[in-house]
Amino acid sequence: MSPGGEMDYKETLNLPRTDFPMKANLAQREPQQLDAWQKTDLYRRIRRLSTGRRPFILHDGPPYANGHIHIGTAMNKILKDFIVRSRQMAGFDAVYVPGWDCHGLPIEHNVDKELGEKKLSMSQADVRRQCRAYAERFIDVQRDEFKRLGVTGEWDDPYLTMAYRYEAIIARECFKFAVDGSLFRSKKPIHWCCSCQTALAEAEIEYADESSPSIFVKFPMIDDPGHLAPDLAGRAVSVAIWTTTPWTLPANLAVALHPDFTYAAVDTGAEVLIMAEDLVDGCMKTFQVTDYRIVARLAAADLEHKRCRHPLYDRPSLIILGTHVTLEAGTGCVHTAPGHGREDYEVGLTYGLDSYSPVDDQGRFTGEVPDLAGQKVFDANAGIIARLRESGALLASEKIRHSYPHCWRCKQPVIFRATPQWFISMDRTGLRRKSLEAIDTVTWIPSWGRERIYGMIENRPDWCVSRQRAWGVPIAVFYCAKCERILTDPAVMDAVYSQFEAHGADVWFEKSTAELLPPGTACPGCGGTAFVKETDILDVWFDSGVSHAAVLEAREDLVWPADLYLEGSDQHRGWFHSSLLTAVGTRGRAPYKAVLTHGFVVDADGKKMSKSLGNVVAPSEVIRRFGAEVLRLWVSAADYREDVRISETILKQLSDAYRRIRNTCRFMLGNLYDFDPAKDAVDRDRMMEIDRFALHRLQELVAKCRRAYDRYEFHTIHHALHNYCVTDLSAFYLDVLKDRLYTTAPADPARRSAQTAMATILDAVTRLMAPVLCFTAEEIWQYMPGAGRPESVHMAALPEPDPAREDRPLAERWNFFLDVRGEVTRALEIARADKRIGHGLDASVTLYAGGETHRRLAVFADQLSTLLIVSAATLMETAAPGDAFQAETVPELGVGIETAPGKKCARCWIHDPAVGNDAAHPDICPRCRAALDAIAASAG
RNA sequence: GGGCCUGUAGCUCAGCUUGGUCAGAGCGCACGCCUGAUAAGCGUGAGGUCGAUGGUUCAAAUCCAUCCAGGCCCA
Repeated sequence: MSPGGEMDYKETLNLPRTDFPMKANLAQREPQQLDAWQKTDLYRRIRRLSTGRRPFILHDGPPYANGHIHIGTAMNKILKDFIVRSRQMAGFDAVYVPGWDCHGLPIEHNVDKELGEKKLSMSQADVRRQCRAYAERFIDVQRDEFKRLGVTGEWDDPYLTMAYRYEAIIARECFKFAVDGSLFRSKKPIHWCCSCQTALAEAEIEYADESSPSIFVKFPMIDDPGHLAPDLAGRAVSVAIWTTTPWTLPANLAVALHPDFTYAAVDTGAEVLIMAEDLVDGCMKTFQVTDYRIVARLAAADLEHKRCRHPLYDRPSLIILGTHVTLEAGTGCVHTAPGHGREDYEVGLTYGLDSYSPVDDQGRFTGEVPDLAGQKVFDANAGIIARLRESGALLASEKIRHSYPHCWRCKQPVIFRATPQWFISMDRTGLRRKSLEAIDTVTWIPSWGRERIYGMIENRPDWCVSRQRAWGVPIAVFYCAKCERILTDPAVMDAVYSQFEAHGADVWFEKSTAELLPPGTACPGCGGTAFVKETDILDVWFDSGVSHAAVLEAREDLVWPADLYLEGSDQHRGWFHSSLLTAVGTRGRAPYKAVLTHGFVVDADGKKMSKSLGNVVAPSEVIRRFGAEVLRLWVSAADYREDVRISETILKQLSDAYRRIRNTCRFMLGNLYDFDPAKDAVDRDRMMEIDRFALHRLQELVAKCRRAYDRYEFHTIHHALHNYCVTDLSAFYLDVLKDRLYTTAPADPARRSAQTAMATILDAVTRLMAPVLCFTAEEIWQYMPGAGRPESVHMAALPEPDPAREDRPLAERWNFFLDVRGEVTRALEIARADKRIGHGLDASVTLYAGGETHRRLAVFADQLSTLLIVSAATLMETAAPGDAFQAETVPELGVGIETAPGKKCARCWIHDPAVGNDAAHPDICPRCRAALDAIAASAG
């Protein structure tokens, strides 16, 4: 023994030992972990392990195979991963098949940009090949990005909407709608570029200023409004309209009024004009009419269904009502040509008006308008205005500059033009009604999701499934050239779709009608033998909408319907919607049992992310700086049913939380270095009370987390777990345990009791965190003591709530003690501020307790100093002296703080008057002397 | 403009269904302690007119209305 031997005594302590690193180094370690899982084929082993278990199917909504993933995509996939992993660990066979949406305009658009002029000389099949290659490229990019997030699933065998088999199923599902009569052709106005002679999607439209005519035109009323206002009887009454597209007047079928506006009949002397009352003065100025008076006020509803005469042709124009009418410009009476305007079309539908559009592909009037036939529509404006002026129908004519849509490629102004489109009817086969019924068989989480989708399905128009594009699955039907009847012969069409399955949908474009149809095919309606092969492609929402058929139904390891769909709340209009319609339309049922929605990722101020605001957070950047684990923790901490904020502050906070959880586990690992559960574990009834209390608290944590996992409420788990680590473990249990763990003999039953509790806690906490902190849980798992555990935490089960660990009376006692402990720490803090003590072990505490408080504290009397981590503590029933601290939260309690008597034991640092009594060990206390003896005995 | 949703301490969340211990937790921050969890650990403390304004009520973060801010989807 060397003199002044504190160092020597330190050697006799059981201080924590572990190679588990304090610093996580996530950005480096995570990829290594992923490699290791890949090498050991963990995913497949989990699958094999789960054979025969009840399936739980979360069906993946396919992201679009374009560009890198963004933070919202990352959140969505991470949430799905939490669910898949937690359901798996809860005892299900949770197969997860990720997918990609591969067809559609954005990809075609980008390929167009890459190809430039070259595209013009390429066949549609060539363009489609380019698109396919483009999609494949980004599938690989995104797959790597998703895997890096720690998301598990069938990454080697995902579903792709452009897989041949999938394309065949799309065509087959579409055909089902043709067979049952839901699919029909009708005209609808779309953006049309006359110079490119192609339909344009919204994304292909650029807005630019353009100079247009601005004219006011009279529509003389045919039906005499005299009965509405006596002053009007027998007068020449006209409705005044305003338009900036005179060339659409030939297609005029109606004049729309707003149902809520008041309309004025204005006497200008020679005639009476009808317009919105609020706009009268402005219009009169434009018409250069100075002498006028309002002779009557009319409700829009009174004018509805009255007829005007078309200003150019001898046909009526119906007065209708529509809420799209505004008072911002014009007369409050809107010239309506259902074939040339989106709103005109919508309102026209409700009045049964035709989508009349006498304009051809090149933007020239057709023979339906003999006087203008062959003229380009923009060139026709001047002539039309001249004729209106001649006939006296023109009230005013000027020029205006306004924002007008142009073609993204040729920069020419575009027009709205009705062309034949394919629709799926919402009502012919009761699709709307059946879908609404199906909505109520689904669990919507949060519950308002039901209202949202219900309202949408209730009010939506027929589904326009036609797209005049190249990259997609064709609406693979033939219709009779003579009578337009769709060929619904199942045998004939099945043969076609089988070719899709073998060669992809490309065959539709590569082969002629004659090659695709067997010879002698005749129309069952009119006997015609000429058929038109439809070349429009399907809306991509149809592609992803039938994933329930192409994935859930087609794959052996999946089931129909899915247990759950999980996407952002925008998908009530998107995938949830299209999936519901296609499933109800063909199978009469919703394809999902439950639908869970999450909000959107917004910045620190709750604003949406946009490049122009510069507030975009890239997942790759978060991973690089904090690690995927922190990103996952971020997802777990937020209540994702609302919008989720992300910011530097938030990530920093989660980094701190991560470290706290990690270090708490590290401490427990460090104190289990010599513990083998098989040999050293202590039976629960022989464990110390505080250890049983810790297990009781663990039981509460497990119960709470299991409930939260079942409800997909991950933020509850995050808070509970973090709080448990911080408050229950670090601040109390583990702090109190240090003395026992370090100073007693290694095999002392008291120490083994603590280690048993810690091993139990660590095991449970690691399993609980595994679905969220998939990397860290695995890392801890590899350091945990004992054998017989599954090789990977992800092959293990979540901890089961264990009622045997529950001990309410014990918990009640200890919770009361914790209140007392809080009072003592306050008192100690005062003594510390007074410089009377530094470390708690410098202090001796006296608790002055009366009545009930004394009775409840008495059971702790012999362990007070240990639990308070002070050198001495005494419980007194006498009244507290005047200088004692008066407790606030516990009745009848005073706390006296004195400097601890005796010298500080060199080994355990507790002050004890007995230090010095032992001649052989003059620097240590009797308790430590006994420990040394025990160590010597077991060594000898 | 319409439909659905959100707004509690600097941050993440409880509490709101069933009005009255409802103003809470953890983090962060400030200050202090420890140096045998140490690029760790412990303690104490300060912080919110519950988005705003009206209303219902004996009583409202909690119910109602309006407004403001924000999000998604439409127009």
